[in-house]
Amino acid sequence: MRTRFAPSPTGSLHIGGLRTALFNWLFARHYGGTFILRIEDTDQKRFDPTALETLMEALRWAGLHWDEGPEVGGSYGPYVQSERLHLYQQWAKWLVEQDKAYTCYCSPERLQQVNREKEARKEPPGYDRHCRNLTAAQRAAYEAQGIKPVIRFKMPLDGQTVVQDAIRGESVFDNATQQDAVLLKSDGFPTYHLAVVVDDHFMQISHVMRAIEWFPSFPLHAQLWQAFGWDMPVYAHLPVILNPNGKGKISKRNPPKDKYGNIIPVMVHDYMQAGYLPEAMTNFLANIGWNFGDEREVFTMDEAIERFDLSRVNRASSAFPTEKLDWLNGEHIRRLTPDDLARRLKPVLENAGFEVDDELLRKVVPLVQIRLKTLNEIVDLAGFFFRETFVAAPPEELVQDKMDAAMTCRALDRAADVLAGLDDLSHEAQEAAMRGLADELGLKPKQLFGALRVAITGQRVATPLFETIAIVGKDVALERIRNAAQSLVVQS
RNA sequence: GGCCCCAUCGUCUAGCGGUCUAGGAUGUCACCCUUUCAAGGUGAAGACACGGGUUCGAGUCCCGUUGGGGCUACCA
Repeated sequence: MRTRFAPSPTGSLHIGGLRTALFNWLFARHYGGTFILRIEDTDQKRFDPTALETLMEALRWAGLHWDEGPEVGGSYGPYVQSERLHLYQQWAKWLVEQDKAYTCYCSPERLQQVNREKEARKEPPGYDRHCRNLTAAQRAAYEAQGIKPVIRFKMPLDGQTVVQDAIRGESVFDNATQQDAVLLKSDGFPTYHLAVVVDDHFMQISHVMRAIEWFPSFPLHAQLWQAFGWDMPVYAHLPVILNPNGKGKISKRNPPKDKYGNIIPVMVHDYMQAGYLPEAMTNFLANIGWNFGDEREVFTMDEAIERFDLSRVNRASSAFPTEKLDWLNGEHIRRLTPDDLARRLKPVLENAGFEVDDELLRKVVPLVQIRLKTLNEIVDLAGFFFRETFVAAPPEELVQDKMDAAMTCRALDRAADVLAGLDDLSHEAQEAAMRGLADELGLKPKQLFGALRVAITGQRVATPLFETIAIVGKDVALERIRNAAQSLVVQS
């Protein structure tokens, strides 16, 4: 089994592209086959020199390592189409010699004109096959004018093309509705149609899994395989991912928005930067259009590899279920070992401008693990641990429900005294002491603990109180509590 | 417009003729737990687009309608 992912390097990798890559990779891994990365850079107008590196970075991040392709090589290379031009030119020429393709000298202007006229007559647009039956003399005349021709395929004029898709079954197309597609452009570069068939053949691809956008050109490709006389691989057209509201396929040109109006990113790099785990991302993508087989939705890629096959791929396209990604990311964060989570959290904190002490981070991780949905959330939740100088909350934040500044001030003072007298900072010891104090002050634990949390962390939502105190240490905690109490005195 | 693809809770999905008074997940809501936020527990609301067939029997097969999507380049 040999599968390939064949993106064109025009920017960062699109989330839908990653899903296509994932399915190809999963399929190859399941059958112990080969996963190939091929770069389709045949559009000179959209060439972006940085795109290839970005694209490979996204694939590597997701763990989709390729067995053949750029950087790793392989015996069917080169794996970059712009380095295979002679092949396409050779086989395009062969088709012309076999009378299965022809040179076309029509200018873009004439093509436009033809379409305008067709539109006026309410006919479907398309090339009028003007050059399909040129005589040798006519061709020579065009050549003499120095016109660089394109090569077009001679699509059968009548009859039908029957195609087989592994997840959709049989489809029939009337050849009369098909076009004489351009195979080789006037700049000598192939179009997708030529390149994909030639490469899939010479790279001995056994299964072509691609997005369903390609389905309309399936009959063309089937005819091309036949014209070359090569054995066709198995084709499987994957459903597309639609916008979260189900309207239109997800794209960066029309950025989708969630129900709150926030833009939902579509590029893999956006998700990398937003603090999503690659294992959550691949798990998430595997659940769109494919089903694990039992009722499990949280699984590892090893588990997915074990079960992956085309029979459980959905035919219908699906909306992008963003809420599930957040949930899955939380699930995978919770499944990480604390050391692993610490390793991944460190760069996030550093990017936020903190200097990270590994020992401190190791202690903080257990406090945040069940609370994070994305890695980035640690900055707001527990960034205070790593700040050089403490940023106190505004005094009014200290005052809890049904309390006033004076009560809060007194409570904090007393709490400082209690804490000062504690040698044991275990959760149990602290809790017993502070509950006793709350009782004595006629406060609910919630009120006292809330005030203390704001005093010590500077925020209302933070890590659990006693564990946090144990980590920052008694001296620091006492100082913050007393300063907080002081701020309330100044205020009143 | 033309050609093609698709159709189960808001969303992702299970279902491959009887076990479906349609299962799971997410999201939403309620309650419990509770020092915040989470996590966890319990529960609730929530779907076979419609119309014809075929069949003893249809969410499951066929046809049509409707709806959605894709394509319609010397882009991929």
